[in-house]
Amino acid sequence: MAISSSSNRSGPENRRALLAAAREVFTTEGFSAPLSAVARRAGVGQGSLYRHFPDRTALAIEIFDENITVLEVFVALPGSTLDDLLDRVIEQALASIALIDLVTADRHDPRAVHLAERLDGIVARLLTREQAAGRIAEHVSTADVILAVSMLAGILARSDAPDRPDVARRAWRLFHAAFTPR
Amino acid sequence: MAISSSSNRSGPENRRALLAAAREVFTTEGFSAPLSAVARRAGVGQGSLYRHFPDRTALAIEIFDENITVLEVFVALPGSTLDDLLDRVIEQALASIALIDLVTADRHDPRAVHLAERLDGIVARLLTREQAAGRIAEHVSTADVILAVSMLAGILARSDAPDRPDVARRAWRLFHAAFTPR
Amino acid sequence: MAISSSSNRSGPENRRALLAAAREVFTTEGFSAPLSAVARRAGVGQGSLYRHFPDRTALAIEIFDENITVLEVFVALPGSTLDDLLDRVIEQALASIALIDLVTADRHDPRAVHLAERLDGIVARLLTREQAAGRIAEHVSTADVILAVSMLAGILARSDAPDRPDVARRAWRLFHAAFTPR
Amino acid sequence: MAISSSSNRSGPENRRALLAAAREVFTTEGFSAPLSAVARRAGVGQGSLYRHFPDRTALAIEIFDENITVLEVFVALPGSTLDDLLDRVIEQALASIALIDLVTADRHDPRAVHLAERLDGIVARLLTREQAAGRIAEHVSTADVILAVSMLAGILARSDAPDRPDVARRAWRLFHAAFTPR
DNA sequence: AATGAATGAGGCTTCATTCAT
DNA sequence: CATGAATGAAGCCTCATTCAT
Repeated sequence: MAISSSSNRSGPENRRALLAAAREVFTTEGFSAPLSAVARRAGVGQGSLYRHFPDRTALAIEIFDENITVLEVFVALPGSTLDDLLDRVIEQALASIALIDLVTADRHDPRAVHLAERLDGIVARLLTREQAAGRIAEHVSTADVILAVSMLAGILARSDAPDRPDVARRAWRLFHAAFTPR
Repeated sequence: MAISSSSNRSGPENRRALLAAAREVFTTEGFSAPLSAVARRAGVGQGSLYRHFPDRTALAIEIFDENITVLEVFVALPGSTLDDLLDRVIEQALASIALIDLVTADRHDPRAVHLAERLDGIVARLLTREQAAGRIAEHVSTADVILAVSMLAGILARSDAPDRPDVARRAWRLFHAAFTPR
Repeated sequence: MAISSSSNRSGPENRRALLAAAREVFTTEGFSAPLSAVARRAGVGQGSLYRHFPDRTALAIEIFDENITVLEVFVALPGSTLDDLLDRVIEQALASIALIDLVTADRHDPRAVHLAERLDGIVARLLTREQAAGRIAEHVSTADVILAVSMLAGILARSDAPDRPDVARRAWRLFHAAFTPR
Repeated sequence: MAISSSSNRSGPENRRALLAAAREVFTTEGFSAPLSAVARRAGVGQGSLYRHFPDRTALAIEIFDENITVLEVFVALPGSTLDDLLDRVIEQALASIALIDLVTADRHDPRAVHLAERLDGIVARLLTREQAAGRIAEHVSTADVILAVSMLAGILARSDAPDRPDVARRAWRLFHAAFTPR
């Protein structure tokens, strides 16, 4: 939370500091916040930022990569459900709101495509499991769920912090109603 | 001696030209396009733009105001339904995607609040009518519908143009499933 | 010579001030001097510089254009000779040394090509006249003279100011010996 | 445990690698290429580059020193002529054009002065020999020849690669005409 | 000594905004 | 009132140079 004190961190340390700073800055000021603010917050020179992340997208991708990894770990657990996934998305959206901007802004970057595919995999696995258990209607497709997740993340991204829990709960109920078998 | 070059339109004329130009520019180049582009497209000096619209938000509000008015006119028709509303939102989103950015960016501007209230009114009226007819489940609230509309507009705003019809259809089906009485 | 005092010049005035400043700055500090120095010297904001000259080349072309125009006026006089041309080139090279860098750096810019053609025309006219008078050997071609002019301008550009008159005289004698009929 | 990665060359080895890399980089990308590119190409750390060559000029001087040495070896041969010298200059200029930039840019560095003196010696020796044989006019001075060599190198440096042979030939003929006794 | 990351000054460019005409 | 040029503050990015390991 505190701005890292200035000098003499090592390479990997700086990298981590930059990622953390980017999460915070993007969360606080949006994805189009100046990169210099990220560097400043990380307590690192502008040059170092550019060494580690040659452009804004590189930073974005890396952050989202970490998020996806968390989801993958989670979906590997046998008991995890779509509800859990939505919970995680909500958590992540709260933690680093601007990531959705980021991934949608760079939708065509090849590096982003890879992340999208990983997300697909996660959803597909969960969905199969849920449908087998009869908890999700058969007609629901992976694309439907991805769409729901995207919409949820998007709306959270543009809600005010105090409203988010309420928004999340309400949206969650809505999707639930849409996906549950009749 | 009067040269009839492009200039010398009157006040209200310039105002209209600027609004039309802003719609086009924001649609084409996104909501963060330079205001100079708007003035250029309107064939109007920068100064005039600032006289009519002191900041970017003023322009945004005005545009969205026009959109809301269209919706109000429409909802005044006796036979109009929520489905129709979604259709209109989809249409508008397709026509000028960047407006969603705009309204979400300026969420707190007092001028925007007023627009939000008008939207609330529209939805409330429709919802009452639909629930009376038994087409929408009783437990659905105005806030739920507003949320759906927001999510729909948001997701369309960040989809690629060619994907939008498909995305819209899929989302529409999802909300339908969520709102229909069992 | 003095740095223009700051505010409130009109469009064409600023344009002229920028060109003059560019001549001086390029002469003093070379063609790769910061453009901000040109703006500062002209007493003009950076933005204005960019409005008038969207890139370094635009500035360069304009300056060289003025130079070529001087040569064209001069060659139109009936009595003008190749010697006179060399004199003018020396004068110009002394006055704004870095222009050679500039034109050679942007050799392929279409805007520069046009200038090169005008220079060709000037030399061709002079050469014809001189050969008719028997003052230049028949085997000398336009390309030879252009080459000589280029080499002369180039060497002057990279000589120290105090050495230039001597260098110019020496080079001039050399080309004379090469071009005179035996 | 010693990893035999690319690193760990000895001092003199690094020095040679850096010189070779500098030649290549300056030739390919011009004399103002980033020094980091030189270090990278040499497979050497930035720090090592700075240890061996404290600034860009040091690198330049060293490279040109090697070139001059080649010329000295060559002029020591009894049969070598001014024509041969021009040939060599052309060769060198073709091989590493940017060196001319370099030497003219640092004209005043005391280290460069020394090189200039060596070049003087080379030319003087050749000139004496040629004039004794009656192949060069008596009135031609060392300074004249140096001037010619400089102009030749300069013009080659700023010609496009495909044009260079032609430019060289034409310039060569020009100087020949100027220097040959009548 | 060699390495390669860190630094930070400085150049380039783009707008939002102002203001003389 | 309209115009459009002028302004200057930022943001972006690139190195030359330093320095801990």
